[in-house]
Amino acid sequence: MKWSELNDNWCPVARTLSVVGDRWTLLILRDCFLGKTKFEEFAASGGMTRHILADRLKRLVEVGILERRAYSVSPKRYDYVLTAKGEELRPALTIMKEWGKKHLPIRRAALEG
Amino acid sequence: MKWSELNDNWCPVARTLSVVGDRWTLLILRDCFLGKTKFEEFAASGGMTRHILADRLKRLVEVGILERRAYSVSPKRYDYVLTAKGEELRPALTIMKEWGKKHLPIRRAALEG
DNA sequence: CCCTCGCGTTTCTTTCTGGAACTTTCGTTT
DNA sequence: AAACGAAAGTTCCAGAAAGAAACGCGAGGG
Repeated sequence: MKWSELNDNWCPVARTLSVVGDRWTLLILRDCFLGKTKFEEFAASGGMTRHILADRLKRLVEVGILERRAYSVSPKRYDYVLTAKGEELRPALTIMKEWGKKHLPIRRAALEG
Repeated sequence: MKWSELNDNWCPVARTLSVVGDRWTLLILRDCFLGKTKFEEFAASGGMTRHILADRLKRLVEVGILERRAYSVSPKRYDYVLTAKGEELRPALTIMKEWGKKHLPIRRAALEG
């Protein structure tokens, strides 16, 4: 099965993953939950390259997790805000955060005192 | 940043995703939560190709989410069972299941009567 | 002795990703 | 007014990863 065929899978988990199961998409959502909205903020977050970011944002908008909203007209500028649908994914990220804190401590020394 | 550098990221979500944020890994975990343990069961689940499956299982064992356990000696056979650490990811999958059921209904007709 | 099962591994081709520069549309500076 | 800079993408190319499908291999069975 191809990844792209997953959206019609019988399993709701698979369908969800067809939308957010991508390498970087959940990291974009994390940034959204941290309050970021602008392309340059996501880009500066140190994650993916710009064209991957653009692609993922487009897909998140298509599926209704984010909304692309003009926040300036004269220089046309858009930002991305979570919809209610997107907000409902926050608990999943929270679980991953707790799991990571518990099971994957940072190996480098003393970054967190 | 490369995906492989994510495991030392400051963010616990990013570290978790460096382990399970892969396209197919969460689908393998779903199968585990449904009680599957054997290579052929995962393979028959209709997801990834065999060499991707082999690779992901290896990584899940390395990181301690699954345990590779001999269930037969004379023909050497191994299966994969969740560890306690792996079990703790189940709530995240449950959330994704509920989210998928709510927001991504199957488009094909009448599969679920 | 050849077949099959379970569990992968190899090979080859196609698609995706990483990195970095480039574009476009304005607003600001000199 | 010409140059500069910021925001939000796009484009190009080399290299990495994924998909398809055949192959390997050790044990048991007919």
